[in-house]
Amino acid sequence: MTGPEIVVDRSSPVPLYFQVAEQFSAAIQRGELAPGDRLDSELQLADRLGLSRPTVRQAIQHLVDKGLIVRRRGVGTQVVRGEVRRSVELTSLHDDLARTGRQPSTSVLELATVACPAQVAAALGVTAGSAVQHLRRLRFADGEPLAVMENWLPPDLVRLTLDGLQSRGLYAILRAAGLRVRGAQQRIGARAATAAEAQMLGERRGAPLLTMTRTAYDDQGRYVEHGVHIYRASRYALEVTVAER
Amino acid sequence: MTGPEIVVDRSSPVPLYFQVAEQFSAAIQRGELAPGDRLDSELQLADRLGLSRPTVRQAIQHLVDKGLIVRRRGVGTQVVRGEVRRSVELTSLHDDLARTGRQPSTSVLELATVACPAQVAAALGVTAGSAVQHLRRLRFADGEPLAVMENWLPPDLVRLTLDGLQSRGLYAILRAAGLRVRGAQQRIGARAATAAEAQMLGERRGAPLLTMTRTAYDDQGRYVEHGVHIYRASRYALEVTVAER
DNA sequence: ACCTGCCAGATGTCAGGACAACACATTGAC
DNA sequence: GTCAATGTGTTGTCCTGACATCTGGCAGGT
Repeated sequence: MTGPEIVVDRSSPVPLYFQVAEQFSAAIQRGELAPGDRLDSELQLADRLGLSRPTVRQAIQHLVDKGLIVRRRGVGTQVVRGEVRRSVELTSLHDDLARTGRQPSTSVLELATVACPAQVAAALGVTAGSAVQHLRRLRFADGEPLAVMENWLPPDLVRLTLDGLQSRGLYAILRAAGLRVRGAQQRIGARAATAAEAQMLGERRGAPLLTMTRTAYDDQGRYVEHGVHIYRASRYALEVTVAER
Repeated sequence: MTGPEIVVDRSSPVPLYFQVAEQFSAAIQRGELAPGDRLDSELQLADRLGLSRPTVRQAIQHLVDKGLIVRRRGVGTQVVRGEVRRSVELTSLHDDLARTGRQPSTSVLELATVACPAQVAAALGVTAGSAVQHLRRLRFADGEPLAVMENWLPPDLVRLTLDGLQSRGLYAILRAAGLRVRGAQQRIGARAATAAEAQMLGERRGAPLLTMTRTAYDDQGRYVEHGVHIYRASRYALEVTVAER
């Protein structure tokens, strides 16, 4: 029970705990650490890696939060049984598709500054009727229509361009503008397609659609984006992993 | 900027960091700490509460994970703007409804030990055809049908009774049996109702349904439950909050 | 054979200190 | 007036050390 070979580079700017977490994560994905396997104890790991116990603990906590491993007091730490699936976390649809090998593309239907609707104003924390950027996109995967997305953003946060939206996706633009999205509240539901939606998405009227409304905040606690997304239920599902502390 | 009054009880078995986190959380929910407000610095808090900085940090981290507050290096800690919504986390539908003031009830359609279907076997990590407990329930909220849930559990983990399922809910039974559910992988989608489903749920055939398949694991990393849930989209939606570390 | 108490080993909690990295405001030079 | 350098305060990371609490196995007595 010595576990995978893990080396830390103290000259790297990457935090030590993160280096350790990444290498354990990789070992689990590679199957080197099989489901049910026990990890070395925190003290053993600290000794072997030349790190302190708090640092090792921080690394392990990171993996627990990701749902990869489980801790039991008095017993030890084990790899979660069953295959590992990665959740969407805070990635955009663009990144999500690219990761699963599908070709994303986007058609921007609308991009303008408008008066903020009351419902959006409440979510974004601005006064109704104030100016906000409004955005409506039809998203494709491998050339097939997949989703209609409508987004509202406060003005002056970032300058959206048609070009950038088509090639990079909204979240990449936000990141490039120095905005760090830290979290979001999401509401996921379903409803039947209207005639207009059905035509855009290539479904029949009344076809089931997966809906998600999301309000995302950045590292200043500001709400930076409110989105209403509609996915073809026949082509898309959301994956979420939940882990308690 | 002294913040809410927070007192810690060192004689309590509740961890200090948890006491602090709970009281901050309560102050935010009460509105005593308004969105955008800054918290005292970690050092000030540690000094005021008579705690060490790591303990205060742990408390704050807990709130960041819950999506209540946001930290910025070099600047400080702020309450997230916008109203706070709590996510479902790992609660059962039973608890979820009770919390929002709706009366849950359950009709158990099936409760038996069966040979494990191949698809479920893969999720639970058992061999196909082996004995598993199978469970099918129709759930109501305030007397109206809301969802059909089908669950599979490994045998010998817990003894399910009709009585317990109707009065307490599955997750309460698991907890009472000493099983500590720590995390789950969920897949959320939508599809149209079949004729049989529509009749059970009081919807029309083809009506949109919200679907969720969930595989939950306990603190030993064992998969303890696999569920396929079907909700009336007209009456139910899932809420999820995501927060990055 | 069974039960009880003890013990080793593991994670959980907490303290106190140190330095690094970063953001922002202020000050100073040009 | 503008811009760069500096200083202050904050969170991020990492260390050492200690004790608490829980689990599971073992030894011993019944």
